[in-house]
This record gives sequence, structure tokens and C-alpha cells, in this order.
Amino acid sequence: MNRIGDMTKNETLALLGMLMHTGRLTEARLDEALAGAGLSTAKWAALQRLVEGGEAMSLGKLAERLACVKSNVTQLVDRLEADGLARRVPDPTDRRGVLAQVTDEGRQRYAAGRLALDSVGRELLAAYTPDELAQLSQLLARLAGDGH
Amino acid sequence: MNRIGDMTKNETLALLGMLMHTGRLTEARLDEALAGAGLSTAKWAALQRLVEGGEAMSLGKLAERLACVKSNVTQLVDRLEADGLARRVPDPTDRRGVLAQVTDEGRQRYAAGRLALDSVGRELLAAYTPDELAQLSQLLARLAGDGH
DNA sequence: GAAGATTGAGTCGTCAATCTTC
DNA sequence: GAAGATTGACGACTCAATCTTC
Repeated sequence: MNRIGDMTKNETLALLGMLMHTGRLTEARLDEALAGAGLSTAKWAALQRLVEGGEAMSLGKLAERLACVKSNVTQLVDRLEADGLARRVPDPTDRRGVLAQVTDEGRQRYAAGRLALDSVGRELLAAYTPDELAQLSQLLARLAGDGH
Repeated sequence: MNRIGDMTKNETLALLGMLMHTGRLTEARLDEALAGAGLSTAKWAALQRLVEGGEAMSLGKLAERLACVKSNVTQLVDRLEADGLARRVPDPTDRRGVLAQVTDEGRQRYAAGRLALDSVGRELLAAYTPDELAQLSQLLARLAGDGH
């Protein structure tokens, strides 16, 4: 039923399962590293977009940059605000809009988180050669790239 | 700071970010495929362990096989029971224990889900050569394999 | 005391429905 | 009507605390 050299159906599903599992595992590992800075991967990612964006950013734009749904960033920004890492300001150009702005505390925690992530990231990928990292990156990009 | 040929810190974080994102994306794609059978990846994975286990399985064992925490399968089995796909039976050998048992309906939905997953799995991985699939598998396994 | 399972609280994500403003 | 954001309800996952039984 499967030619020699082909992956069986079971192996195909196992590969996809491993991809999902490895994603979760990685997130857990990064969350662990960020815990020292009082952050999670979701919060850190949001802070990154805000810090590197330079300016206050609308929640819709933030959702787009985070590749998630708008209602998700509404709650994410709620949590960031509760932690004192961001604040909401009204959009001066559109009374419907709300802009998210990093606080000083948010910038500091973001920087601390970056150090922690650099460290654990290096550790996680230490077992790979540069070639392998490039391969992995390319293989993943192809999976994520093609649409539905 | 980074030698030529090395990945920069930014690229390293981007790769890990892509890994997490691709995992979520894949799960969303499989969830979509399973929706026709009234299943999710989590429910299907639990049914798989139960069906292939052959016998009724304790919730602790199921948690172990699913590589997740016990309280998670408590709720997962709650949902399976609510859907009529599994039932809880008392462990005859240990009055503390609870066994999960697939129902006939559960077996049918599991089989239907398998067909849907085979189809979408083939579709998702169609762009890869067998060699690339083996590479991807091996690269992911190495990441997931090494402990903390 | 330790093992098996559950409960309660919290995070992170989705969707459908709503509200205000354009 | 459409765009921006929020709300409520839910799925899936985690942890810490609890309860029963070994």
C-alpha cells in the first residue's frame, strides 16, 4: 500500500503529532525561562511588537502582528495592563480605536525577558549545526507558508 | 558578535517562534479536518490511545500516554463522556482508580477521524519529499528528545 | 505517607454576538 | 453597512489543593 521509502500513514500522523507536541514543549520551556521576569511567551511577544513598533499601536494592528484574533489581544492587553506592563490610550484619530502603549516597567521586563530567551534559546538549539538550523527553518517555513 | 554562518539571536528566537506557530497552525488545520467527525485533535488523540490500548485504561495511564497532566485528562474524559464517546468505569482492582472505556460511537468517530486526518495529513505534507520528511522528523525528535 | 483522581483558579486561544463610531 | 474593540462562552492546558483509598 505504501511504496518503499514512503512514510506510512501512521508515520505521517506521528510526524504531525510530534510537530504539535514539540511546539508546546518549546513554549513550556520558554515560559519557564521567562517566569523569572514575570512574563510568558504570549506577553513577551506582545511587548516585543509594541517595543519594536516604536509607537503606540492599535489593538487590531497588534493582533495582526501576533497572527491571532482580535479578541485575544483584548484579553492579553488586559493582563499586561494588570501587570503594569502596558496601558491603553484612546486613538486620537479615531474614536473607535484604542492604542496599546508599553510602560517603562514593560520595557524593562521585555529586555530582561530577551536575555532569558537568548540564553535558553541558545541552549535549546545547541545540539544543531548551523546547516541543520537552516534546514529546520526552511522546512517549517514551507509548512506554515502554504495557505489552507 | 556572531560568526559568519551562525544564526543571530534574532533568527534563533524567530525559529523557535516559528516552531510554536507552526504547531498551532497544524493543530488548527487538523481540528478543522476533524470537525466533520465532531472531534478535536485532543479528543481524537485520547480515543486513539483508548482504542489501540485494547482494554479500558486508567486515567493516569491515559495521561501518561498523552504526555499531559492528570487533571487535564479528567476534564478531557468529561467532554468525551458528554459526547457519548467514552465512559468511566470503576477499576475492579483498586477502589481509588477510574478506567476510561471507548464506546461504540467513540470507535466509529475515531475511525472517521482517522480517515479525515489521513487525508489532510497527506495534503499538508504533499510538498515534501520522503527525504525531507525524514529530516524534519529527525530534527524535531532531537529537540523534543533531549530533556530539560 | 503515597497514589489515583478531582476541583478551583488561572492562562491562552477560539468563535459568535454586541456596541460604538466611522 | 463596515471597522474597531469588547464581551461571554467554550476548549485545552497548567498548577496547587483536596479527597479517597492504598
